[in-house]
Amino acid sequence: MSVNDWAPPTIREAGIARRVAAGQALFRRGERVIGLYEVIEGRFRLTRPNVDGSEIVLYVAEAGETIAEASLFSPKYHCDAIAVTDAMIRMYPKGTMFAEFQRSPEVAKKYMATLAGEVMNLRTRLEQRNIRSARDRVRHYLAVNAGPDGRTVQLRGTVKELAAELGLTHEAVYRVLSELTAHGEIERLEGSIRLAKKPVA
Amino acid sequence: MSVNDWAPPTIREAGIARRVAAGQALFRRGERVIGLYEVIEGRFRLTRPNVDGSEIVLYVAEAGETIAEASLFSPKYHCDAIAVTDAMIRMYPKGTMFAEFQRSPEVAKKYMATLAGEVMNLRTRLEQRNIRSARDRVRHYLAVNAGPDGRTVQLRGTVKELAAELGLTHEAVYRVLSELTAHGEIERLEGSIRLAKKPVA
DNA sequence: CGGCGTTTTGAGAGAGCTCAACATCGGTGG
DNA sequence: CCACCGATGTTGAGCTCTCTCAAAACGCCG
Repeated sequence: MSVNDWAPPTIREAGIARRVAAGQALFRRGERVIGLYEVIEGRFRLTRPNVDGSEIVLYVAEAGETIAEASLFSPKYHCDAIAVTDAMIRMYPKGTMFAEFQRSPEVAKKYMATLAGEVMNLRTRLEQRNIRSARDRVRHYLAVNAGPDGRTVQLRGTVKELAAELGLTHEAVYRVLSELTAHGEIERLEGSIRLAKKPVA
Repeated sequence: MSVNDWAPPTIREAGIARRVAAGQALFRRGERVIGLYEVIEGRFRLTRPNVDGSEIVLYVAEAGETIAEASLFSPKYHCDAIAVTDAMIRMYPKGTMFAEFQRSPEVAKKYMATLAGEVMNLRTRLEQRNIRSARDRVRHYLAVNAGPDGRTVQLRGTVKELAAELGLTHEAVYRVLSELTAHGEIERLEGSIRLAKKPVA
């Protein structure tokens, strides 16, 4: 859900970059919402205090993601955003965004489409987590993320990152990949995986 | 993400109810998008064919949910929607919706807010699935879903349904609930659960 | 009363996690 | 140029936890 997908120059240029040191808060619950944040570098955890004072982690945002979309429609933030690592963000002021939405229904529509796409994406990832078997979960991931040819999956990062996205340990993913390769179901290429055309008997 | 949360009477009244028998398709990939669907009754699975001809399940929609939000912004559906059970849906024509968004930026904004809220909700549920321990996953659910008093969680259905939402077997959830009750962490009431005020030593 | 779904507890097995060891690769600095 | 270091990649072995299968109590509704 990158800002570049929908934001016109007007909004992009209004973005204000800022560094946040590990452990520092980007914003805290109850503060007035000033805008939408895009994580450029590093990682943030969005949390709420628990009854017992402990921290409930609502979400962990990685580089490339946006946070506080929902807060845009609320006067105050409803959670804390704490930098897990040294980080850099870009903030897009709420006022500029809404002014732009008002001025151009096209931009508003694009942003809506981005949000709707993210909903779809998240639903699919959640569905994937219902699959318990590591092998089938990897298979589902590969099937869902196959490119236009229907059988080449571009790997977006390391296998460790893939494992994190799948909610599995990296060891489990390595094992499944070896197994599928040995079985002829997939072929591992440089930075991508190719699926066999036919079901393997 | 109920339609009633954001849709004005204009849109709601444009909704067209329709029954779909189990196994029947509500729409298929490649068909022209006619609108947004709300599942009133029953269950649908959204799927795509796999390379080998098998079915990739992208999502299973229950009563109360909407489907094809992202398709609203696309000329054609990109997946199949098949009724898992006998079902009833309401279809809100795309044209009516966009006309309304155009006419009233307020409505558009409300729908955006709904989508953004759904994104937040899904992210939190995904985060929850990263918790492997059944006990901690239930704890996280309770903490996140505590009401305004911070310690009463209204259960929306049966414990079995809760288990499904948590991605655990109902047995596991029952066991965790007994355990937490025995340990004094929670108290089970009629249709709700109350959390202990203090951390249990 | 009888049937059905939920709730509850028990026992066992399997699958993934944990811990561990080692290979590999790229970058860094002496 | 090479030694060193850290991160990724890879494979092995054991253990824990949840799933699976089973059985029974309970409540609700026809």
